Amino acid sequence: MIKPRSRRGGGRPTISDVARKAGVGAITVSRALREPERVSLDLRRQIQAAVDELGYVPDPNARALASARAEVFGVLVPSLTNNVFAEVVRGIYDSLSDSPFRIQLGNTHYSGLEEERLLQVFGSQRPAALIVAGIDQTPTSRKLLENAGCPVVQVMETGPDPVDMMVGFSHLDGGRTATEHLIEVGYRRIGFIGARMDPRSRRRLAGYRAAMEKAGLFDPRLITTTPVLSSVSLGREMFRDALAKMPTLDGVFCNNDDIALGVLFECHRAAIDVPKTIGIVGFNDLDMMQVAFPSITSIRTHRYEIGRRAVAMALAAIAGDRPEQRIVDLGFELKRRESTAR
Amino acid sequence: MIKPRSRRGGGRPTISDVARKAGVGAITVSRALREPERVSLDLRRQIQAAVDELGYVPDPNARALASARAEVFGVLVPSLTNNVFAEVVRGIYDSLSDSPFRIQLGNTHYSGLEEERLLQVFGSQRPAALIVAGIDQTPTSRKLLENAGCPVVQVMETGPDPVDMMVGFSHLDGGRTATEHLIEVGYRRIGFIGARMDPRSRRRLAGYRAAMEKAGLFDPRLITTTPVLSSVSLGREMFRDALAKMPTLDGVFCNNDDIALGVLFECHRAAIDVPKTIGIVGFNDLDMMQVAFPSITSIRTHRYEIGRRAVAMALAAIAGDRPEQRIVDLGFELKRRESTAR
DNA sequence: CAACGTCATGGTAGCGCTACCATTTTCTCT
DNA sequence: AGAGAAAATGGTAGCGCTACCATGACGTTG
Repeated sequence: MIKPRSRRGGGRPTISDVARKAGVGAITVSRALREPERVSLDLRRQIQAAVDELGYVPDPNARALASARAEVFGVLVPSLTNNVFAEVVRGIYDSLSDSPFRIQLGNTHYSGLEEERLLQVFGSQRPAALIVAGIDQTPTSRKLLENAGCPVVQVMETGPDPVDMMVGFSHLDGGRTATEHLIEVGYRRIGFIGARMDPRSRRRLAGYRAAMEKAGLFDPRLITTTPVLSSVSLGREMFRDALAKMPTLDGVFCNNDDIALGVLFECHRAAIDVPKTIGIVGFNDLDMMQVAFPSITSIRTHRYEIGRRAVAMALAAIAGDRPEQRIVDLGFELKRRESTAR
Repeated sequence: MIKPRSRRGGGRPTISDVARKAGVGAITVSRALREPERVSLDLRRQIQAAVDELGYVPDPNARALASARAEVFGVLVPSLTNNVFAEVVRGIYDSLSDSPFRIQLGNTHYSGLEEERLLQVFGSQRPAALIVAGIDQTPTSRKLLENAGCPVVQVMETGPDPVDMMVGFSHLDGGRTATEHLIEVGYRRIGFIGARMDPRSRRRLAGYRAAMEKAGLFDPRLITTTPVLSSVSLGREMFRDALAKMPTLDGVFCNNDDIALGVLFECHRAAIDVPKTIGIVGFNDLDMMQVAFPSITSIRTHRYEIGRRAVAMALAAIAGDRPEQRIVDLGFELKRRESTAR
């Protein structure tokens, strides 16, 4: 059973309890905890003993109020179930697990309005840093970020005009590379299948289009998109639609790996030979791509590393030495596999 | 003398700025924001106008300090990339998005020690509620939860002895049901393949074992497990191991869907007929299970609903009416598909 | 050796908000 | 109409911590 805590105070030890026990001033305890090198070894030991004995844990709320700065990283992503962002978030968590910083994670559901609301909420906490996915913030969001008074890192993409810092890669180049690969190995009627057409997906599509046009292969009827959230089953359906619309299709570049997997399964089901009849390229290179049969060609992106790098840059900025390179392009890698091995 | 705008405060409007502008006392503003029904409509309107004009956003840190209670839900999960927890977390986020509560998400990495550390950190914030995955907390963690002074919901599993409240289902029954299904449709040499053998996986294994023993089919050599984190590629490898160890295998119950997918792909690759030669059952029923070819039989679990229910119960407890039913079993569902359609 | 830094420590005054009363106003009753 | 209850509002005093300065004890310098 949970026992209710007394209205105020709550009975847990405070910094002055520790100070009293250690026979020092409260401020010295505060310093011993935050900047130990400024307190003599003797006192430090005494204080540590008192802390241990009382089981003292600093109150982050009081700390934040007094110092006008919370030890919190605000992180905004458009989806929590999308593997891609989950990896970025994991990189962020792993990088911060040994630091005093907590993480405040927000889910924008791909909505600019929700992003604004969350930035407002997060900003009110005076976070130590903000990490946001994407570079297409609304003007309001952008202003909120600029006025946040803390380091800001935009992740997943690179672009010309960072609010502060950026870590990511070019989705346009990714889309182009994927498409060029299909063209290079001999596919001609190459479709684009994309779900949840967020700005990143649109840039991949732009890369696809550029490659197709350059090769003189572009045909708008080859493009199948939907704003619906991506999933494997959706990939299957969209591929059927695409094929119905354009029966001569001989390859597809998929928005992401979920879609690609759906396409592969549908090919199995319809006894369409991959890669002979249809070539498939995915995007992100999830673990299962190399295990699938046939294994699926994909653009490997460095999600985990993006998370880590974003934190590293933010921490550097907090520590006062803002990285020289404010835009970090981590690139991507084309993984050629059986699904395009013609 | 006139107080200059302090640099500590950062210059954003405070509750007394609003109070002054609206011509009321600070406490009335506070009330108008938190319990509007206790303030007359007139003042409410005046205050709202002042809030809007100044762009006032309450400082959650000051609020938490003064009220000894932060508007934060602490959420502890063992993994951020595992789809299963991602769904639970999504349910939690969606349920709280319209409430004033923020979410503090912690990743324990399946480590009891890390869980203790995070509970300590979270507890220091005086959260409004705690939601933790699993029922196998260490004694220390359990004590921390009991003394948290807030509602606690254990999710994903049900068990006999809740700290406070519970929402989940029986993994043992799930494992048993999956195995009984394989037996019922005629498989006999049914293997168990399990990665990352956490307590929930172990209970699924226990269910498998119970079913196998009851049918007189149990053989310890049919079991293949590893503590390594689950993935599709690992599923493939483990299936190869299992098959090498036990070539007469005619079915597998997989720890989870990732493993099952790996098994399916390996069957394709090795030209093993599914379901004729080998039957496959997964666990969790991810979207892709029904799309796979052949579609994969799985135990559907209600992850999103678990998250929603946990929040609903916690909110009820916060509001004062603690649910009568402290243990909620959301059950599971066997989805029969082609992979076991003998 | 006076003058001046530097280091280690402590006191004071809030940070922005709300709990806890006190006070005033309005609404019931008899 | 007057007493008492209830509703509406406000004042005060912190919540637990840290920024800012003050203090005293040392060293260092010319």
